[in-house]
Amino acid sequence: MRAAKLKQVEIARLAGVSQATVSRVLKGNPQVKEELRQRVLAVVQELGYVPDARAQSLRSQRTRLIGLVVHRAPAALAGDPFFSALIAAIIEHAAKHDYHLCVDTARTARSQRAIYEELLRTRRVDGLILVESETRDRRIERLTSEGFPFVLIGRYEPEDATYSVDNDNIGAAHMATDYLIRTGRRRIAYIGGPAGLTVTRDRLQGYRNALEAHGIPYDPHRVMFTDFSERSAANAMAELLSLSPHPDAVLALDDVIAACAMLEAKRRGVRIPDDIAFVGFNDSPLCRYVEPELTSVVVDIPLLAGKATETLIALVEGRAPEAKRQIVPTRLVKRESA
Amino acid sequence: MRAAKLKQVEIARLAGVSQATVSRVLKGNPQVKEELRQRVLAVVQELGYVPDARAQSLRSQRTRLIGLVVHRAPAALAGDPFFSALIAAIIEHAAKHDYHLCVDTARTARSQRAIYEELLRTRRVDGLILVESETRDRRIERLTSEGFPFVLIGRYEPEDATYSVDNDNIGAAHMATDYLIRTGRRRIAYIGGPAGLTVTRDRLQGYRNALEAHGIPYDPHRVMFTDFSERSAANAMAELLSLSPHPDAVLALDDVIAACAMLEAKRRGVRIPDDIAFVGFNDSPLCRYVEPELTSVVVDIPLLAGKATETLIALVEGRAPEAKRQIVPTRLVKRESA
DNA sequence: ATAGAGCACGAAATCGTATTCTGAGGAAGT
DNA sequence: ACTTCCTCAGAATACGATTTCGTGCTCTAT
Repeated sequence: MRAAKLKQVEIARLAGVSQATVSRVLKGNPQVKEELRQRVLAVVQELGYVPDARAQSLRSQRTRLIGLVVHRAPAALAGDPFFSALIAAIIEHAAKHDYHLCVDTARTARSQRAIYEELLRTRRVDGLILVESETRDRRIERLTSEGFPFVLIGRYEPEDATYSVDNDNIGAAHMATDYLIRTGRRRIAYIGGPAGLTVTRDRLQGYRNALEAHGIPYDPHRVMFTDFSERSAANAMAELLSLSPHPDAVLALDDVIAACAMLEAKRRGVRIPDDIAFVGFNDSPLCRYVEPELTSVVVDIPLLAGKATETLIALVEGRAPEAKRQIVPTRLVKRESA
Repeated sequence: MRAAKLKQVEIARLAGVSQATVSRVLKGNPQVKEELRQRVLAVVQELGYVPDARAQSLRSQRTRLIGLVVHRAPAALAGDPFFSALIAAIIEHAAKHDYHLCVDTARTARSQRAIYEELLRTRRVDGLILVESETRDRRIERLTSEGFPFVLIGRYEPEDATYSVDNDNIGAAHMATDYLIRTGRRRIAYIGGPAGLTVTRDRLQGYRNALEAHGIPYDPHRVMFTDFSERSAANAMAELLSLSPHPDAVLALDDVIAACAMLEAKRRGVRIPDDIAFVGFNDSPLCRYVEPELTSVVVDIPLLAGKATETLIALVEGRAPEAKRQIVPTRLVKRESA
């Protein structure tokens, strides 16, 4: 059945040295004479020995595993290009430091706690990357108080002493809204995700700031929230179109929501961008597949993921991260929808 | 700093029992009197003790981690709805058995080997789910010969004694091609992924079978391969359109490729579905965002992922899986593009 | 020649849990 | 009353690597 597992002590016996020496050679400890080193390496090569990660984890108190917890139901995750991009980029960066990625989803509040316990308290992972946190998330205090290494993506509270990597959501939404205003739109709507998410709030704030800067009154009827499902995005759009006059532009929290909203608008015979303009977020490949092509705010996901990963690994390894809060620049890619 | 780590031996001391008893209580070993059990549980509750997964892994020789290795460059993964759906579904199923998911990408052949060594030989994961394997993949023999638990998605070789979960790619492609033929298409093209992938080959086979069944000659000029990049899909489409007469239908390996090809076709002024029909695979949300909406073969990804996960965990835990080869049914969702 | 320093290595402790081994105590059977 | 059996829990060990400690040995300086 399963091949007999090779242990250091066997390598040691075959090389005629002690197990400690084998370990030293493999760890690159310079306190080993060249001759012995060669002898050990020869046996290691010959037998294809690889150290057992489980034993290393216990001994070193490090699993070399970082966790990513996504607060979404699998269904809401399924078609989302943001997460595949994020996951791919994190894996890539983690691999450079010889870390692996453990991904978990947590749909309910209860399972969030469970996953948090499971991953963290059990020391199953060395650190955590959290995305889409809610504005008041008690877990964050707890992570902090336990001194557990973690990095937030897309959430920032001035009072926290946490590390975070951010899009400047407020600024980006401001910029996008400003663009809509300067292209003549006045009745601009906003479709966010769940109301509790920091991203939803921050982009709403940026949207409001832009309106205010142009002296356009803020109308709460033009603000909608979704649960990231297609249906809720379509419903939000339907509701916006039932206003009279209906909005002449929509700023959506992400490209998927924008695409669903556009679909609903087209279904109801509204012309895009003539009657209504759309702007999304993330500049996912999706933007070029929809018709008209979707104008979107580019969020540099690889960069975002890279900074988050580097910061987390620095924390795990006790080095000083680059900065407490890092901002990734954004820019608007103009296409046909706005 | 980091909260002092609680050990079983401390719980034992506080409860006035031995460490072994604490372990027994936590493992649900019935050989413990109710009184002691309660006393131990009280202390565990009180202090919020959670066992250390690293020590458990070493002792039990199980990490409760399953690996998913994706053979794609991060860029090609970034926007792909198939993988986010797959990952989400695997996580969901694994969680039911108290397993977690470790995801890795492997772009080059060299890094594939490296990841394979890293995850498997080090016993970092208990088992592996492999997707998009190449038809002749030497790693598979090696996994088999080492007796390591693994499950293949979308690859099946009659001679292997491996476990696999499959879409019946040949049948599905046959069905989709048949549909195109019966709606009057005769010059049907096929755009696959990399030529070495089993999925690419199997669907090509199904496509050829359908042509043959209808007595339509097979024309290799109408068969294209891509590397999953948008550019290569667009190039493939451009090349197909340069044929004269150009194809009147395209069967694409997945929805993303189909969407890119449609985009290129529209860019060149070809009307869909009048001049050319399109069929994709996966029925991703994307299908409804493109215009015209994309006809696609539904692959039940949650079911696929569920069967793969259950099979793998059964193998890991030494139970007999349901079957060596499991087939997930597919069906065609007709929309506007064909 | 000898003390002191430094090097290279082996022996042994350690990481935290699961399990086997062992023994104390009690119940049951003759 | 004595053996036998069973139950329960503590002691000891194993999992496989890393690291501390200690010890010969070599090398240098006096």
